[in-house]
Amino acid sequence: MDTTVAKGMAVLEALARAKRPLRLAALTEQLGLQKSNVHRLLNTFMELGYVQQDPETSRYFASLKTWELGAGIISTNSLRRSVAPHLQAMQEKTRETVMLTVPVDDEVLFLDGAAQVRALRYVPLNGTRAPMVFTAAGRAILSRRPDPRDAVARSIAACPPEAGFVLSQVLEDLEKARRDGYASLVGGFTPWARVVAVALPGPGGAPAAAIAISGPEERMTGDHLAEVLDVLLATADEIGEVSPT
Amino acid sequence: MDTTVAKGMAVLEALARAKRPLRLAALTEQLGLQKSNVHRLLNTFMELGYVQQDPETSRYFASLKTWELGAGIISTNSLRRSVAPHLQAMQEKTRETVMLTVPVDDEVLFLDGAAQVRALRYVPLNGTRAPMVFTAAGRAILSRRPDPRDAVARSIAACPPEAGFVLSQVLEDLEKARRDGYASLVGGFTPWARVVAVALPGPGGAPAAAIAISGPEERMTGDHLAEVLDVLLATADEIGEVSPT
DNA sequence: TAGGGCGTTTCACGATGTGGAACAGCCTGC
DNA sequence: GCAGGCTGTTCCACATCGTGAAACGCCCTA
Repeated sequence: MDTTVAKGMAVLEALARAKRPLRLAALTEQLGLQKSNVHRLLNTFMELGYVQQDPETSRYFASLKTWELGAGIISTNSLRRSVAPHLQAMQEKTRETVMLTVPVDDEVLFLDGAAQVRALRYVPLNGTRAPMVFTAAGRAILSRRPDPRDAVARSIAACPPEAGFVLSQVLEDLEKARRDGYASLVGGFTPWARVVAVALPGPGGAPAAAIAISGPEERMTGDHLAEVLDVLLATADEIGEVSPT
Repeated sequence: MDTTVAKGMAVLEALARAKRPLRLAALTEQLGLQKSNVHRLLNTFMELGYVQQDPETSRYFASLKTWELGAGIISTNSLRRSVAPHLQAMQEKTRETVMLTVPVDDEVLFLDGAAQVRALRYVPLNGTRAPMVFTAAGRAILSRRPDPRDAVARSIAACPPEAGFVLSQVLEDLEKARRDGYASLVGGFTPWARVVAVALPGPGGAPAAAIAISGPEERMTGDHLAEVLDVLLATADEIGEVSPT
């Protein structure tokens, strides 16, 4: 284990997570490292081009080169590439916000999305994570797993307590989702929306991803909701089996 | 300078650039490092979750966690966020492929794009770079710089020789672009297309980015081209001044 | 069965990263 | 206006940690 590399990646992660440039002191405290150590790591990353320093405030921030790293990966990601056209078509048919997610150790990771251009509250979630039971997509995936109890319990613990999730209730919801063939959730990760989601099976049949459609709660009812569900399920059928990675 | 970190980032970069999982031997050769050194770095990255190993072929590849790093940065990138709606609108009006690029040391970096869903030859370029004079966007930017000669010369040297660019000719092209207010290029980075581009001024007035529209050469003529140019220039006007980073 | 290529492991060496401490610049608030 | 506490930055003796040559064991090919 190269500890220097681990420390370096911790620094990069902290900078990437932060919305604004960070002070050296903030970084050292957050990471529990030595001031001079963080300073030297930052200088190394600056030489390599991954980090820049605001000359006025002397605060540090991750540069676009850090973004390039990941962009190369996602552009060759076969799951995203194969699903993207279907996402776009779903968006056009329903005029709602659509998303593609994959499960990553008890969480869902938002891979891609599409939304109405003039959507009021669209925040691109690509690259963010959420506890599985906190999202419809995660629930769709869990509902397809043989024995989700442990994962559900861990996932509930990772949700904010205000969500008020209870194990027995969530397990019931998952049972319903399994029967219905889709999961539906209001007031989770996107509080203002009702989100419906379906899992996409992987090579072995186990759920490897999920597609979801979200809209304002008041709009996602009656005929419109029925139509949205039709499009969602039909698209999942069209996509069929996906390969992860 | 933390050499261990530098070596580590070189490994990550190589994996991210590669379209497919790489063998250990290929990495060591490509990077000119010791076999055991690369191996230990890879193991470190695997423990951190940035790299995974195909259990069958024992080849290594960068995981989605590497993508998450950069995704956090681009989601807060103010340039991209402010221009994205304009890009989308341009795409809908022209039905062609549109792009947003920024200059990064003698190259242009593709930040964002939008294309027709059923576009035949759409390759998402986000995160890739190209020599400035090899793209219309780069030429639009260069044409707004006070004395681009040196940058142009360096940039020509970075282009594939088959392109056949000559300094005097390119400088003339730039002069024309400066007069017209937009750059136009056929047979550059996207060989099948004609691309037209405008620079977006930054805080000081110096060009800080460029927007571009590209389409098949045979379609980008006459009335349609005139319309595309109208949309392009009007959008640049709407966007006005942008702030880099 | 012998050979070569591969990923992996080992280990003694010493280069390299470490972190405490001291420095210098800036602002804040007595 | 001066003292004090923040910064970010630099320095350096120490020993930790990464280094790389070599050896290992595996799988495939000849």
